[in-house]
Amino acid sequence: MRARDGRLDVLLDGGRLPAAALSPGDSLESALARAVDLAVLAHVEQLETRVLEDGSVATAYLGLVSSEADVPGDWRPAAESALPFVGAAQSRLRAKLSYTNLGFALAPATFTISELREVYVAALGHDVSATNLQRVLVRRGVLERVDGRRAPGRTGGRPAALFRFASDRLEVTDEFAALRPPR
Amino acid sequence: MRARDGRLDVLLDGGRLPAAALSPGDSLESALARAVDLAVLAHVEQLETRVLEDGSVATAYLGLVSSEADVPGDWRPAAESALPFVGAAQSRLRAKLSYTNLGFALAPATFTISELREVYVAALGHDVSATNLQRVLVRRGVLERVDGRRAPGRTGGRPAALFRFASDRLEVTDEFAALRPPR
DNA sequence: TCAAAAGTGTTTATAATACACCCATGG
DNA sequence: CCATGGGTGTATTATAAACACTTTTGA
Repeated sequence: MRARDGRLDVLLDGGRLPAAALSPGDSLESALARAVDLAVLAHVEQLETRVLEDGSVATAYLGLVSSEADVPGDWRPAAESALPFVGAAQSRLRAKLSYTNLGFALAPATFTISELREVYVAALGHDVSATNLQRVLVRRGVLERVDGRRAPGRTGGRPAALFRFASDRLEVTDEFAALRPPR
Repeated sequence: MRARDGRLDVLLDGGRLPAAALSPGDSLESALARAVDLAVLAHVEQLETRVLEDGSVATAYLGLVSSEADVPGDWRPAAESALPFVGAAQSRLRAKLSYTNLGFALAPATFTISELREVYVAALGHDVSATNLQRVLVRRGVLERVDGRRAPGRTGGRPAALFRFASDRLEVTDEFAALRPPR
């Protein structure tokens, strides 16, 4: 999946989710590598295993692509997809965006807060305040300033500061307030 | 798994996790039902699918048993188990105890706050304040008072109020503070 | 000098933690 | 009447939301 142009997209292959059969002696990861180009995926995690209508067993993975990676293919709006697993992938993604640093997998390497906001809006499907997004993610140490600023467009405006994610591996950033271990 | 006597236990079957082969035309759930007695499980969820060392593919489930259900069998401390999936099960359980009502699956039908605290301590592996546990869970609407009180033991003490979980199906109770949809 | 876009300051709201203190019981 | 365990009141702290205001730019 990717979050771009205000929308969450799924990459299809012939109208279906990319898939590969698991050969004997094979690992799930190697089968996955046959189905998709792992190099473009900024994050991969296992989603769910289900017996499909035809009796076969499928293990689904959620793979995330940066909004700046120009991956060609049949990208379709996730919201309009009735394919199995897509709904589960969307829910998983939305939840993890809230309590982990998972945004790193959807955002460009460096970005302005406005750009990051667009990614979050696309993935979450609801409005997000740039002000509070910045405050929350910086407070949690998820975002770091990088040098330089993005020049404004033709319509003017103050140049925007650039940020990056402090880590590009999944980390839980919201240690749930309740029931936290004592210090 | 169950949380009892201050410990988190796994039910083993011949030193391994209970398992059943998936026959053709079978659903994962029916295979699961062959491996364990679903009736004693207050909650079941899929955990992870992995290719084992012998090349077979295994889909693991997390099943939770109430601390008052007296399920016979080879219960072993989860902390001491090096079996595959047990670590993942523990992490999943701990995380979900914090942001869902999952406690319902480990606790008795009705209980005092002290009893519930013991269940949480066993499952989380760290101390939990009874005062704050009560406040948080009641505030969130996870716990409800039920009539009656538990009489004190021989050593005295004020009779304890009884509670129950408001729901016995998994619900997310902590809509992560950050990035919540606007009202 | 105005509109646009970014960013900061400050207040308010909400939730959880800490801890002192009060309550009800058995011996 | 005191030890024990349960429960409440309340202050403090942490975190996020809201929003007014300031900054920096292009035209």
